[in-house]
Amino acid sequence: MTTPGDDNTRRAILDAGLALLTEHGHHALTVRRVAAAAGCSTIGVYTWFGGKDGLVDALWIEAFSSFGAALKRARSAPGPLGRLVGQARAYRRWALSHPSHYQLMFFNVIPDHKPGPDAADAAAGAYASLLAAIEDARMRGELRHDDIGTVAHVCWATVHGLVTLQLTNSGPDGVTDSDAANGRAFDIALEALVAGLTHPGPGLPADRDRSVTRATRSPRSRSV
Amino acid sequence: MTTPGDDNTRRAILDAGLALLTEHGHHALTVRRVAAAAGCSTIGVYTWFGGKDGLVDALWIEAFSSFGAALKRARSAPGPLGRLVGQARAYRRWALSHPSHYQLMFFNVIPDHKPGPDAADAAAGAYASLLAAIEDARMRGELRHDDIGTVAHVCWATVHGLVTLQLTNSGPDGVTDSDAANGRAFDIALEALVAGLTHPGPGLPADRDRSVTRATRSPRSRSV
DNA sequence: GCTGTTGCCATAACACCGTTATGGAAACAT
DNA sequence: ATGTTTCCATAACGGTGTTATGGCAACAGC
Repeated sequence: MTTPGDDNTRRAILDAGLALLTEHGHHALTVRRVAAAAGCSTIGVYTWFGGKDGLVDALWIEAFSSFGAALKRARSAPGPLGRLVGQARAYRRWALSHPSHYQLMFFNVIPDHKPGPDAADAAAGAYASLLAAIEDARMRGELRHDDIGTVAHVCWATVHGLVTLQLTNSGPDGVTDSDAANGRAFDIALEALVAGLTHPGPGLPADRDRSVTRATRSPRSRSV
Repeated sequence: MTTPGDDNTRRAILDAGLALLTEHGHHALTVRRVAAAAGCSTIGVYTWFGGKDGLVDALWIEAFSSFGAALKRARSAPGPLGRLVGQARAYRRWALSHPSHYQLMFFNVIPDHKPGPDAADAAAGAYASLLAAIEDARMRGELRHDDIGTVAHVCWATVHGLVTLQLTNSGPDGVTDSDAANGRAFDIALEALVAGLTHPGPGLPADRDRSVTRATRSPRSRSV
């Protein structure tokens, strides 16, 4: 039941999983296929990773560490919120060149998969880059808001939304299906975000009806 | 192989699917469970919907028509881009109260599911509401950009990103897991978006390295 | 040298999934 | 009465994640 000293089989399984994920997407990531590609029986996935979830966790960690490194490598763009803009572009570039990894990390694509502590650490590391860029902007007085956690949430959501629409090809035909259209939208969104976070706008009236009645249980709850 | 005049069985299957989806999420939506809940055998799903995909399509259409109706019902907020702000809030409210539907519509949660023509029409209807709100703002001269298609893309991506982060509970612990934090981020993002779309900001330098090298095939391609 | 323990893994099975071939039963037209 | 059409249950097929069984090799203690 343990995962003793490293072994070639473990590495072969991990590599096979990585190859299947990047080349054929997450629904090609089956225990039987991984085992066959790694040259062992399905039991290998269980001895070395405890099951499919453990393998997904390992892929998750590799993905987040590549992602986090790409963010840390990002060069600052000139201008206000320059570090933030540079990271946003690096974020998008990484996501579009690793679509299957991105889905694995953010789309809850493996039912009931919860990342373990190590995986959560890797994710927190990537998020720390974003927070540092925003703290940098706040110290320079470029930011209208003091709550850098919320600002980070906003920035992340904006970039994530644009990337997600492109990767899932959502929406009516012709809206999000061309690289050029997605690129234009990304530039305008990023520009609007920087403008909105640095310069005061007209402000917004309060929402008169904030109540959100959750009619259903969370879909992530265990199924019967 | 046809879907003849309406029948009680068809309605029972659709209702059972709807109940399973809203109460237990998309991975409880199995043909066997739906059939059992509807009081027939699995074959009923095939005679009336042609298979699981057909049933998902029917649920998809119902979801989009409820979603589109909610957007059309949205009241304008006062101020610039008032219709847009009202729709953004209605969008979020609907998504948070129909999380499983939202996942079904936008998260590609059923492998290889492609919405049929009717479903695409329903989605286009919802998108038309957004376009109308933006055209309205453009006619009033509230918009800095003329390309309302791209502006719609930007607005949609922003709201979709915020909603998606909340629904998937992505990110390191404590970032997107509280309703309050998500609400604050939504307000700030919306305000920044309105400010950025209506008032000129500092502008953005061009990205020096736009090339996005897609290292992998699309994950939506059929798996072996 | 023999024996016991431990680690690794293949075979085969289990329950579940979407799908379909077979065939039966009822309703209707001729 | 006969033939056709429509609807559906049973049982099966190949796929999925998972596990019980058991074998085989390496190492430890004596």
